[in-house]
Amino acid sequence: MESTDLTFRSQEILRAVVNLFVETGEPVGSRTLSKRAPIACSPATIRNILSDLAEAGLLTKPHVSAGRMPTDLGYRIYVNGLMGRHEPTAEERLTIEAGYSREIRQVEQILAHASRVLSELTNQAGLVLLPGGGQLEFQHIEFIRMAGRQVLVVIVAKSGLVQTRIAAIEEDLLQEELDRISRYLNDEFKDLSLREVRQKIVERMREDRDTFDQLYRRALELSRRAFVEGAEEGGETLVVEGASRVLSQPDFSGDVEKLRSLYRAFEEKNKLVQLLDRCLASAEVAVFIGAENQIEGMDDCSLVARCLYVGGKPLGTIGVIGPKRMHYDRIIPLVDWTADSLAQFISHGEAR
Amino acid sequence: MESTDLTFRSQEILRAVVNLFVETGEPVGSRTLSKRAPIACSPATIRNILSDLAEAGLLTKPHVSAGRMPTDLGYRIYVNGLMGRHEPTAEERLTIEAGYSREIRQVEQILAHASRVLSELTNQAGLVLLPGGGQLEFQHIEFIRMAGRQVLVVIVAKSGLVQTRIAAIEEDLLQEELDRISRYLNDEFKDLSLREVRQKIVERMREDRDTFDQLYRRALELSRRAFVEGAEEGGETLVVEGASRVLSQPDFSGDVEKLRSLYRAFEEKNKLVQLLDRCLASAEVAVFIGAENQIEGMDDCSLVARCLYVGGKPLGTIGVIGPKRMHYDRIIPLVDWTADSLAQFISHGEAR
DNA sequence: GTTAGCACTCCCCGAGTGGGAGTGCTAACC
DNA sequence: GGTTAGCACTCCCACTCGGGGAGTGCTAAC
Repeated sequence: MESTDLTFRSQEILRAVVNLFVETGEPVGSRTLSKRAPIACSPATIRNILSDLAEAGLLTKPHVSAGRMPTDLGYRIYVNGLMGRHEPTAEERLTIEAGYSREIRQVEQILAHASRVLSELTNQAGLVLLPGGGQLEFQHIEFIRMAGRQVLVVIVAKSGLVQTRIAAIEEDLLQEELDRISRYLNDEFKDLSLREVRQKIVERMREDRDTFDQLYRRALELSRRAFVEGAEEGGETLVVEGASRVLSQPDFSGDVEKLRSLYRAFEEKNKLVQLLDRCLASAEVAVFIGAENQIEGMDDCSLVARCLYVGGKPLGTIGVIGPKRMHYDRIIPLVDWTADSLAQFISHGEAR
Repeated sequence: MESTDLTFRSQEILRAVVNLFVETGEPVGSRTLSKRAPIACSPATIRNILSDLAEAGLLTKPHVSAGRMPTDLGYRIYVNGLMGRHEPTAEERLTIEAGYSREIRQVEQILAHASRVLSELTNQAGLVLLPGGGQLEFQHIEFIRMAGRQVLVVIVAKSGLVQTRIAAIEEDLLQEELDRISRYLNDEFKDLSLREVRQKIVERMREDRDTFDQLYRRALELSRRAFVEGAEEGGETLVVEGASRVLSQPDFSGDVEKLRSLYRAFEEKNKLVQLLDRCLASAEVAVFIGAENQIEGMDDCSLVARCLYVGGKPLGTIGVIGPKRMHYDRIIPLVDWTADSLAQFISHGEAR
């Protein structure tokens, strides 16, 4: 279904319905439409068109004698081609940028702050996804010897993300040995992604099972502990900011079950992570409307998200989630602009 | 007000009221009481006693012709002396312990998992507070040189907590120099708490403002960047698990505002952190009932928490938060037992 | 193709009502 | 004197009923 299938007037009316419905939250009728929208025909004509749009699956009504409201498809057509883009106001831009001027911080904090601001400006929940697992590019590894045959592993990714974990080792190694190992690995894993690092380790372990080189063997074993173990569980970080704002949205009042599913999704994360991962493919804003997000119980919510590319590499995803009835025309440009501005800020090296 | 001010029968009845109310959520009347509780007197007598308890401020009723429900004070008396302790069942213990048998992880993950299990078993939200800031004991610091005059600082606390931050430096230092500095600092800060470390740095900087020792000056400057800057913002980590479970509690249905405040408290954290910090003083379960928690809008919620002491040092706090109407007799022993068992597990060195 | 008119549908809201649960008081009882 | 039965009274709640209103869909005229 494309919006081009519709006559100009149908488009006008669909746009007006969505706009009005998003604003008021009430099903809109032909009468309201003829009064509050710039449409040059009578309620009766509008009714005919509304009826057509409903037949095409773009509008529904909650009951026979009620006004119309958009379906998921209706929103989709609206978002794809009918809505105007309301670019963020100067004030909004300032609010977003205000977060940058703080002292230098780590990527995750910059993004988290951005999502907090997004949540504030949109009155929805803000999301940040930091890719973990394989997506990251290796930059540096360091081992720190601790008591009790434990080694603190610090892995730094090119994006500036830092992962730490504690690994147990069988034989007690001196810090010097650890340093030699990390020097070796830093050299070895240069410019690889963590996924490639992992593959490389597994390969090497298979190939050189019987090597007698102590250092090499220890390095392999230690890097296995550091990279492979526990890595399959993702490592992506999903941060949700301002979830409480969604609570007060009138759309959910009286429907605790809807809310519950939303919050459960926030907690379980994996579903949302999957969804957000899909945004990694492109640097465009992705919009999932209602049931499009494929998360059960969340068919009343929409997600607007965009991946942040810095230096050609995806750094993370920021976005906003809230009731389907949201101001797409304002929120989409806002997320868009925020991502752009963040990417620019980060790539200018003020922070990393 | 002590429970000893009450006659034996009053105590019996108060206990019965709380038990029944916690179970059903409905105000309990004299009739129900005489039927469903082991009390050897008629509804009329019970009514008299209920009236006394109400006068003493332990019970209220939502309206004139309704049954009684406990006030905060009523719950307090109940918790302090009247309730029986229902120790966790074998099954519950197994569920809790099941989390330990996984591969070794960092403290925060062990605690987070415990709180997830607590949330599951109690159907409330689980909380973990990891002390940050000054409370931690210094164990190790390490600097890792990164591109663009930035240094990754890794601070390891005795408890096993790892903090990383990125500091910018004016002059580019070689990794060797950084290593020398960290060796020096590791020696210098041995056995201090982070708060003491911070104080020490500030003092030294004042005293030795004009030193000419390069290494020393750089070490001071770098450690200021590492410890002092940005440290005032707490650094405590609060993790809330299973917040969505509270949503479906019937106590809040229809009262979105209450829910909103609760969730806002989860997000803002500082209020909750303050509250949980109070638990650090002792190794006993702390219970904050209703308005006792002093958080506005959360006077319908109770918090049960206990600090985890390992080796005489507080390692963190775990707890449970939910509607005031909760099974204190089951939840308090559960939190208690979980904390004990966790502390034991951690101190046995299986993880740190 | 557009519009006015009109019958019809269905929600929503407020008023009215009866039942039920529970209290508090009084008076009798042990 | 504490305990109990009886009873009037209060108040909530769930249900029903009916009118008003918003909106539709159809038809017929423009």
